[in-house]
Amino acid sequence: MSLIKKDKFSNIRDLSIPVLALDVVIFTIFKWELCIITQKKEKENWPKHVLPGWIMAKWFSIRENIENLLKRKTWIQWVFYEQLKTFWEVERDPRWHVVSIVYYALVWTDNFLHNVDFTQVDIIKFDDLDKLDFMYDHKKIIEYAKQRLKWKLEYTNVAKDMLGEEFRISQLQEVYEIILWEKIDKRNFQKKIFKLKMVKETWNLDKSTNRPAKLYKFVDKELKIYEVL
Amino acid sequence: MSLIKKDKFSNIRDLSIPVLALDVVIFTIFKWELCIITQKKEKENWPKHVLPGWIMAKWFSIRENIENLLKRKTWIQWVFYEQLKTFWEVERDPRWHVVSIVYYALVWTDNFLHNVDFTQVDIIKFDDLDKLDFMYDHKKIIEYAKQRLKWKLEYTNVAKDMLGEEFRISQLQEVYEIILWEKIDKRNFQKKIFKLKMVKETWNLDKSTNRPAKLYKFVDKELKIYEVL
DNA sequence: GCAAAAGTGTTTGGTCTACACCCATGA
DNA sequence: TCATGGGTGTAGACCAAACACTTTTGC
Repeated sequence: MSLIKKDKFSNIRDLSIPVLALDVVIFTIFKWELCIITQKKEKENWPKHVLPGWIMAKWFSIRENIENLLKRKTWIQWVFYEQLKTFWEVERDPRWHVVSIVYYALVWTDNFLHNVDFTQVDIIKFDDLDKLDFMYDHKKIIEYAKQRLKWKLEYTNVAKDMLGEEFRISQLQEVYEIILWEKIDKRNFQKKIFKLKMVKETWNLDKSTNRPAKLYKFVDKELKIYEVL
Repeated sequence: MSLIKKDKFSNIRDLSIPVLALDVVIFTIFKWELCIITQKKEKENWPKHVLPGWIMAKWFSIRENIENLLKRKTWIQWVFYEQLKTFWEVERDPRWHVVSIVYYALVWTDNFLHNVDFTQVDIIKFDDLDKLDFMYDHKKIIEYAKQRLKWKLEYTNVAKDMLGEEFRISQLQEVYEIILWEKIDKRNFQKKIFKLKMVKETWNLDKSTNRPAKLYKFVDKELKIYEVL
């Protein structure tokens, strides 16, 4: 969207069809909070946020478009991503009719923290959304994505993409508590997760806490349906 | 997609961006079967089916685009519709890179049967899908839409759009049985629906069956979440 | 020995399932 | 009077929610 200045797209607004863009809502859990990765912008000396996005390149696959976008705008690799929705209201951008295909992505924070260039990219807390200024309808899009993320947690193993390979059950529970924004009973949570056979033991122990904890990993690497809640 | 012959789009394939199309999967229940409305095509003297669709017009809202599309291609009005997914694999159309924003729609058969021009439009049974020839990836899209429809039935009141204003509980149950493709226990179904307060009595009776049946209507006109199954 | 997080069972109430008979009407 | 679909209740199995104390380790 903001990349429209590139030469090859300079005549784009004169076309008889709308402009097609790709935007991504990237979620991660950072310091016990649900966060979103945005691009920094300035407009009239005032900080603005935008979702990472660009004008879609023709003849490139989704995978290439998204992975290039993420790599070049945020230095992030190894993410889970899934289509969220296409936003195409006429009035979303006052200048042109921009149709945005929006994806949401999940990253395990440790996978990108050391790569990110924080002069270009911001990590913002989801709870600060209302305090920040977003361009276009991006705030609405983020709220929509959060809703989808909640649903996905409730009936799939999508949490796998917000954790490392091995994790304590209590860490898995934290992911649920942070995103669903509610306290969950420890015993009932474990019973549920084990009964679903969503995770399996690794026989390794995490000794970083006081009493060492068993480490688990997900049975499936791929997204799979589980009736969690 | 097939409308590309129109003059105003004649140069569209030379653009640096993909072509943007709108397609709709229209479901209806016709003669106790789940059906889909397609456009008739012929290719090399062989009947082909296509989803109703066209190249998206710039500066028109979703509502205008969809409602005009439906009206002009299928003579259908008064439908429920919701965005399904955007399909944008490079190889979906061998000629151009076409990005299709696909919606699914539900119609109560009585609302359109007398309007339709069957020389242009076909009503096909979902169960015949594998026997028929579709252009592009439209068969895959229909299967995806069917899956979404099932989920929606299971956790919303979306069935309202496949029935008239007032209906017998057994008719509602039929909608569920046809789409979910399973037999449901009459007593358990009624208990569930009533407990959810999804429908309310109208105090009218349907005397067209042997023993007159109570008629109900939906409490909400709008789509609302209900944990039906 | 104390602080911190791990680990573990039981009871209770609610929900889901399976199942069969009588009723009101039109033909 | 019979065929058709309408209307209704219960028992048993299973699942979800609420709830608190003991264990292991590092400091």
